[in-house]
Amino acid sequence: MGRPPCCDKIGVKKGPWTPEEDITLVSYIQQNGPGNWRSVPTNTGLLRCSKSCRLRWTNYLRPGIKRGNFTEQEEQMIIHLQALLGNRWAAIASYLPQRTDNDIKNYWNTHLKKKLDKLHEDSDQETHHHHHGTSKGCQSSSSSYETTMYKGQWERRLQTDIHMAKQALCDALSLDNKTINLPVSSSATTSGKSESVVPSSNQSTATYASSAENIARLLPDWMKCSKKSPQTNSESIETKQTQSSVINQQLTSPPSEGV
DNA sequence: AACCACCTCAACCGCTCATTG
DNA sequence: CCAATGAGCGGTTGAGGTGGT
Repeated sequence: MGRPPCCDKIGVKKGPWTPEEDITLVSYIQQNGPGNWRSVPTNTGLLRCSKSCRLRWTNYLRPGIKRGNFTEQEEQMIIHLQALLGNRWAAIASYLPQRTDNDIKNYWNTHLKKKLDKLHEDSDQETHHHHHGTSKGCQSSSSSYETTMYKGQWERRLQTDIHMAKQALCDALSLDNKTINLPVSSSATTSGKSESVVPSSNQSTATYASSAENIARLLPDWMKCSKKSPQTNSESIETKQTQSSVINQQLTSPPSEGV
């Protein structure tokens, strides 16, 4: 509604974040919790717009983020969920708590899309003379999905798909226990309009450790020491123990996106 | 070693949705 | 109920990295 972009302000910095800015942002969020992004630049003195701060936090500094090296299971999950939900990356990301919507989106655009295109080309050639009645696992057919199926059928199908996605994720978790580092904060969704990521007092130390770890990971030369903090280790152990139940909850009662 | 083409991903932009007064 | 504002989402961009010639 005709609101000027917040980033049009003079003196607002753009481009890559510096380590100092990261630290400032993380320590502010440790004290105040995420949210009320509008006030973050003012209160921290960061020359960034609120959007930029939020994005930096959710996509990069937020605790529990796993970067790169998508597993086969994660890949399958993404493909499956994309077919199911379309390009609703935030919704998809809510099923992969360690991944950000941006990360998933990037991975889809750079890897999976090409991969699937190639697969479809191959299968098209093979099944060229067959009719394409069943929309089996076809990512581009989600719209025909909806238009050609009765609602009840579609919902039943969705339930089945969610169940399969759940299975796939559970498999992935059991295979990747060693590397997985789930967010400690209650909200697994990076986005989702119902975001309420205020850490409890018990969580805040773990949250801090994870954030520091994130920064340290980015800046190996800069913060090598804090990376080895024992807090981080115990946090990841705890996290591993609870991750399955967290995922189960999320999949059993999918986020508001539920179709 | 230098150049070029391609790839990746962090960050930005513009839009919509939600909330508030 | 409506307008203003804040927050979140998805598409897109471009700087930096990497591999090939």
